[in-house]
Amino acid sequence: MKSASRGSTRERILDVAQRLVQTRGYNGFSFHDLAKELGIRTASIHYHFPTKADLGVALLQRYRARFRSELEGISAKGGDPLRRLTQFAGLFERTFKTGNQLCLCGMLSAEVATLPQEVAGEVEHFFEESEGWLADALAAGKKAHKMAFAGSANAQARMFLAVLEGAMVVARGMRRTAYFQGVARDYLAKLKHA
Amino acid sequence: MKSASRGSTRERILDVAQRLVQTRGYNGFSFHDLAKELGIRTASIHYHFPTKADLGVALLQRYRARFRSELEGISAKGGDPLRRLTQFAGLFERTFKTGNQLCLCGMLSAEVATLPQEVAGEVEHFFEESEGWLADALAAGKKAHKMAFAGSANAQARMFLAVLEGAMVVARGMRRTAYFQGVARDYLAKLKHA
DNA sequence: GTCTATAAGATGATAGAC
DNA sequence: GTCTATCATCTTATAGAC
Repeated sequence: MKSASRGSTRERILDVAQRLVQTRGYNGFSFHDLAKELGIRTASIHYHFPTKADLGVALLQRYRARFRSELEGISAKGGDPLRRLTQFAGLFERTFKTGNQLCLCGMLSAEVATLPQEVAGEVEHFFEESEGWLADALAAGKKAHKMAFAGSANAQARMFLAVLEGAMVVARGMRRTAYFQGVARDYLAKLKHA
Repeated sequence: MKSASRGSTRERILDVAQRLVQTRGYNGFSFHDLAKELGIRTASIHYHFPTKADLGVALLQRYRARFRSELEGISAKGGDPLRRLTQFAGLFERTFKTGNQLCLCGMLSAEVATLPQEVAGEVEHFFEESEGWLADALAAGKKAHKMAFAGSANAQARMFLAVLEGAMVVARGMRRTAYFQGVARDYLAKLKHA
């Protein structure tokens, strides 16, 4: 039984495509790769997604909707701000632990010069939303004296995002799986005790 | 006059290849792209580099040698540790300011699953050397009470490297050129005043 | 050292049968 | 909705002339 054998064909295509983008990049996989893994023909993939750009856009839209939903879930639980940030980092940690996968948008960001314009726009929105959500949590934490940092909540949100994305990239390049977790935890610890 | 018209053909090939990897990725350019920009034929490129893997290895060896030389230059000037770190960040800033280029190894790190094993090994060494150099500067700065941070110099070096690599990735994805500089400066300021 | 010519395979995509 | 068949183009690479 294949790893992505649940759901509609359309969803299964997106499942495999997402994993391949996160491991090999947008330019690192082909319709043939998808077809082979799914046990179908490339023509069937073109039925669901006429072009690779269509597939890319659909992938990003699903990913962003899911990510937004996860952030809403974290916010809804109403834990303290530091816990919310820890859970945000946990999303990235879970991804990296799954076969050293990068954040989908971190990977696409690197390749942005080669992407269809629509896909690049989705990547941009992902980071804007993430930065906004992080800034809210950081501002709340600072106001409640649960965390301390110099400068604006927005500046700190940008730093946190850079730390998480960068830690994934370097951890992968160094082939040191524990690297990501170490950096993420150090950052959160510093935020608490600063 | 082409942008890379100085030096031997071999060097000019490497110049163009490096820029293309840093902007489009290893899987985002072809021998045809190189040939077109250089005004030669793909067969001529194969004369200098029989395979793309050979080109990749040569590119990384040159890049690492140059980077090591720059780090030695910074160390040789013997400024205080914080200044050394600022200059390290300056190397990355200069790269990003040149057409939003990523760190060569940051880009290749994302694509590591698709790279020839030899190239992946070079990427790994790049990060190991960088981490070591940064840890030395951080340890010296802490000892001299010029900077303050919790935990080991190695942990802090990993964090700094993640910040720089991640800031490049996010800045590119958000198409916000100032993002990188902001994050890098905030990090250095915090190191000083912590 | 660079060229022309060429080739095998990969890639993105379409037409039309079932 | 999936298939076979086919396509033009791109990509990496080689042989041999100049």
